[in-house]
This record gives sequence, C-alpha cells and structure tokens, in this order.
Amino acid sequence: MEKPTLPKGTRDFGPAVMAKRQFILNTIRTVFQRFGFLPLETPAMENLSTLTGKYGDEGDQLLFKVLNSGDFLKDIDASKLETRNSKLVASEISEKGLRYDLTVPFARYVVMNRHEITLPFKRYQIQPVWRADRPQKGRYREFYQCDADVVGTDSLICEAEIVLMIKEVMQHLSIHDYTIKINHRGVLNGIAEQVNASGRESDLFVVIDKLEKIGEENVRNELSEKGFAAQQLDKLFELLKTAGTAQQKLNILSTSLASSTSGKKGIDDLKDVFKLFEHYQANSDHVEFDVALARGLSYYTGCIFEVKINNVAIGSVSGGGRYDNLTQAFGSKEQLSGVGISFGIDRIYDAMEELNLFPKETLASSKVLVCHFDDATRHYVLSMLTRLRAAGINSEVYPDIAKLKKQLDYANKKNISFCLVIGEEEIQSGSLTLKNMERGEQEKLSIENIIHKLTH
RNA sequence: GUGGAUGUAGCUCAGUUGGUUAGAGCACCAGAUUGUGGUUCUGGGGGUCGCGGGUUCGAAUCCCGUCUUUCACCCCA
Repeated sequence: MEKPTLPKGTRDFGPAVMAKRQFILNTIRTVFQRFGFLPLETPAMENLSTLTGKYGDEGDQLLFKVLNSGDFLKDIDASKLETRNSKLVASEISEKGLRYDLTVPFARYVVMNRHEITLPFKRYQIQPVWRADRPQKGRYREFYQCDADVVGTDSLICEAEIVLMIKEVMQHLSIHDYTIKINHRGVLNGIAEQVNASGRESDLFVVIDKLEKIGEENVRNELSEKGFAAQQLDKLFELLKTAGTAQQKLNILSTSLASSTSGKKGIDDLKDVFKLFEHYQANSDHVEFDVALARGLSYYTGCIFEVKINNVAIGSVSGGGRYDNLTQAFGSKEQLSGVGISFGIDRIYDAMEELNLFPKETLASSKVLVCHFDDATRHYVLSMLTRLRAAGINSEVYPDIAKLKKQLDYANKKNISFCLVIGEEEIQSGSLTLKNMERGEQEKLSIENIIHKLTH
C-alpha cells in the first residue's frame, strides 16, 4: 500500500493552523466590509479563453489547464499528435483552466452582469488561486487571495481608501513594521520617455523593479545586456535616485517629467492621493513613494501598490493597482476603470508565524467539557450540555465512559477552559463542580450560576 | 522552465572507513493515582532508513533513476 501524498505546492490546514488562518481572514473580511465592499465568489475553473493573454507570456505558462472530459484525443489530427509537441494540441484537448488570480474573473463577472450592477461596484473576494509555479518559501501552487476592487470610477478616493484598508488590516493583525510602496505607471512611462525607451517599457520595468534586491550595478548590467546605452542608463539612475520625502520626490519629479504627459499625470495622481490622506485625517506613515516599484502584471495603468513586512524573508504580502482596460478584453465597449488590492494570507501567515504575532486565544476550542463517570451520570450530563449550548456556550461531552483523568487530559489538550464534573454527589445536591483548567481551582455551583458566570 | 541541496519513528535529529537486532530527546499509550489534567517516576508501542533499480558476501551508508521538500534564477501573493 502506497502512502498518500499531496500534489506539489499544496497543503492541508489542520485545526491549529485553521484557527490562525481564520483570524487573518476574518480581520481582512471585516475591514473590507467596513469600507463598503460586498462579497463575490466565482468558479475555480474558467474557460481558458478568459484567462490566457491577461498575465503576459510568463503568466500563461503558469496556468493550470484542465483536460477536457471524455475521449479528448478522438478527433485530434493524427499528424499533430505525431509531432509530440504538446503546445500544438493543448488548446484542443483543454478548454478550461484554474483561476490564476481573482481580478480577471471579477472583470469577466462585471462584463457578464453589467446590466444589474450599479456603478461604482465594490466587491471583495476571498478564494484560492492556482499557479503552476515551482514552490519555494512563501510560494505555493495553491494559495488564497483576498481581493477588494472598485470598478466604474476613476476617483483617487479609491486609491486612498486602499491604503487606509491596508493600514487597518495591518494594525488589527499587530503587524507594525511594514511598508506600503506606491508608484504610478504614468511615472514609469514618463521615465521611459525621458530615457528614450518608449516601446520598451516592460523590458525596462522588470529590471528596475529588482533595484532594491540586486543593486544598481546589476541593474545596469542587465539593462546593458538588453541593449540600453550607457547614456540612457545614466539618465535613468538620475531619475531613480530622486531622494527625500514622498512630497519632495514628487515635487522634483514633477519638473523632471514635466515634458511627459503620462509622467505628469502620474505625479499629479500621486500628489492627490497623498493630499487625500490629510482630508481623511490620516497620516501617511508606512507609505513610501518608490519610483522603482514596477509590479509585473501588465494590465496596471495607474497607481500601483505593494506591501512588504520588514525583517521577514518573504516576498510581498499584498499588491494591487489601477487598471483601465480590463473589461475591454472581454468585449465591453464602455471603458470601465478599476482599482484593487490583493492580500496573500498564506504569506501573511508565514510572516506572522515567524514574528510570533498570533494571539494565543486563537487556539481555543470549546469553553466547557462536561465530565461524567458512568452510564447514569453520562445521561444526566447531556441535559446540562443542552442548557449550556442554549445559553450560547461552546461546549462538548467526552463521548466514551472513561476515567476522569482521561477526560481532564482531553480538555487540557484541546485547550478547553472549564470542566464541569458531574457525579452521583452533584446530581443529588444539584450543585455541580466547575473546574477552571487554567488555574486548577474548582467550585460548586448550580447550573444557573455556572451559566451566569460563563456568559458575563 | 534552468541549476544546487535535502529525505532515518508523529516531530527535531544522531548513526564511525560499507559490518550483528538502526538510536536519543520530545510526542503518543498504559500504570503509579477506582472522582482531578498540565509536574514527576516506571513500563510500552511505533521504522520497507522517501520510492525503484544497481554494485557488494553484506547497503541507512557507494552509484543511477525517480518523487518530495528546500535554496537561487525567472516570475510572483
């Protein structure tokens, strides 16, 4: 008999892990709801035509494809099969794929349901996504994203609120040392114009994004290899090295990029976002304007965000941005602008575990275990169990007749706070033994008093 | 997708130049204690040494393949 295993990059989540995951998840959901977002779920599978072409060539390769049902090779051209080139037949034997993120399915939903959606439409979505990536630390093949997006408005209030939501989530999770990086595709395009690299933006941005990680020297080398001239690179780094506070950097760049329409738009948008924080009477702590932030997904057109937890060796825990044309990819004639944020709870979990930030209460299960000694006391105990539950107290009974030691041991392992011990003596007197498992103290009380004590 | 490392009990790991019946700590089960857990003491169960092949009188140990996990690259939550 073979031992069962899990597919590469997937995991089970046992009760102890689930308690912590749900703590994160509930925090994010509560914040999303507080900002007026409504829930949406979409299928795990989408038509491949919905998914392909939205994430760039790299992204397409990472899509999990689902084989057609039935005898899927029956009608395939024999000569194509002869070539042994799976790409040739892929589109004919697979027409569905697992979702790669939540933004594209959301855009598809908006287009399909355009008639019954009131704009601006704010939705949140918490579901797993799948990527056929090679797993490593903080990178899984199945992981959860928690997205909140707004479509149908280009108001920068949405961008500002995204930052406010990130801050609120982080605060509730007790994560204090983190950075929200913000940039704008317009600024990046403006920079590309300034260094005469229009049309080669993606080549440029992918490398720029690695600046912090690999340093100026390596970025220069990679870009020269891609054919950028030393003169262009000098100009590039002059712009990238703009220093100071967010305000100062914005002011400097607004003159450096003044000749670029998209650069100017980017700077103005960012200035407005920072100004909005003031109107919200919020500060811009943790928010950093990073000219080198470039996020890979090709559909972003406006502000882009990324959140990193400091002093943890894990990638970004959240990312997002504005996209103007996503619905047009699904044949929508009107131009709907959208902006969204995505939290990766698997990475937040790993970071919190590493930083020891989980409150210990997340482990708690039932509050009370009712204990008994024999058939008769076990029968009696069931009626007490019903009363506890009716009072809203999470409680359970040890189902087998067992020594008290074993029952207390069970409660101890399950982190149950109280044991209600009921034997002949307690049934006779009506005064039941309530044992506090943490302190080891116990007292005799009526069921009414016990319920009162545990609910107040 | 490319390159490197890894795998021994549920967990963390020992295991000599290839040599008898593969060990420890923690965890688990039972007893010490017939109505009192988390401490202590005593005893116990648990391994196809990732899997498959090869070399050898003999393999956890050496070789090849494969899978898992992991690190770097690519990319990303």
